[in-house]
Amino acid sequence: MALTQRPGADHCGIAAAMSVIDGKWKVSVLWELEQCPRRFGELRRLVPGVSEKVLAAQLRELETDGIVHREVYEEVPPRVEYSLTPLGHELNGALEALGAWGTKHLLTDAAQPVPM
Amino acid sequence: MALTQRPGADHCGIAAAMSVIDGKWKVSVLWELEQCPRRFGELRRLVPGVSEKVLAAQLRELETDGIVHREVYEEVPPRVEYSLTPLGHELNGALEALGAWGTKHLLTDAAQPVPM
DNA sequence: CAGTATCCAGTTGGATACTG
DNA sequence: CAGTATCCAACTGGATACTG
Repeated sequence: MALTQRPGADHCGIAAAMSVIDGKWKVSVLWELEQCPRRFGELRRLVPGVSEKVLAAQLRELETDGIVHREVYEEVPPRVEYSLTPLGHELNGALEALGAWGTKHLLTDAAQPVPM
Repeated sequence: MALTQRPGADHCGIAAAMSVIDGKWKVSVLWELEQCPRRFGELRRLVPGVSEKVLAAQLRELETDGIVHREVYEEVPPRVEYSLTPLGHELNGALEALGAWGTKHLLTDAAQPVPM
């Protein structure tokens, strides 16, 4: 992933955080899981464009980093549910400031309506 | 850059913000410029490992996105100073939450000392 | 000094077929 | 259903030489 190995990382935790959310679809996955737990196939549909290989890979990374929990139900047909860990929810919270900044300055959301 | 073109972007400004800070050295550059304006050569030294080509490219992108200001002084030898715009400072502010999360959970900073 | 121009290499991500 | 295994294409970033 492109954001891995950021040498300037020492001074703060930003680089560390970036490496965790680095991956083309991770923030989308985080966003979907914020609402409720999802199965693999659901995520695949909710995150349009992602391939099975990459979705699986990024889910594993998020799991390894302690952001998502993977619950396997031993049934037929197989069922696996992904959900955010408390750490994952905290991460989403930290991401909110960034999202607010992006929405405010980048998405130029139709200009705030004049309060009358 | 790897974070560009995030289809799940619609729901919030996170993806938009990510695309702005996407690039292996951008957060390091932002960090250095937060302190004070810097010249090209200074940044090259302050951000160890970055090549001239990539530093120039990422500075141009940050400039295009309105994050950094590029001031050219017509002298000999040439001098160019990069500084953060107000928008850039705001971005750094938004990044702080992420940095705090990363520092707290990822850098495992020697464990918070027991308050006695 | 502050870049630009080339060429090259590593890595991420895409498409598809196959498996438990 | 929930992946894994392959092969492949695109892109970012690295090293270096050259220029205004």
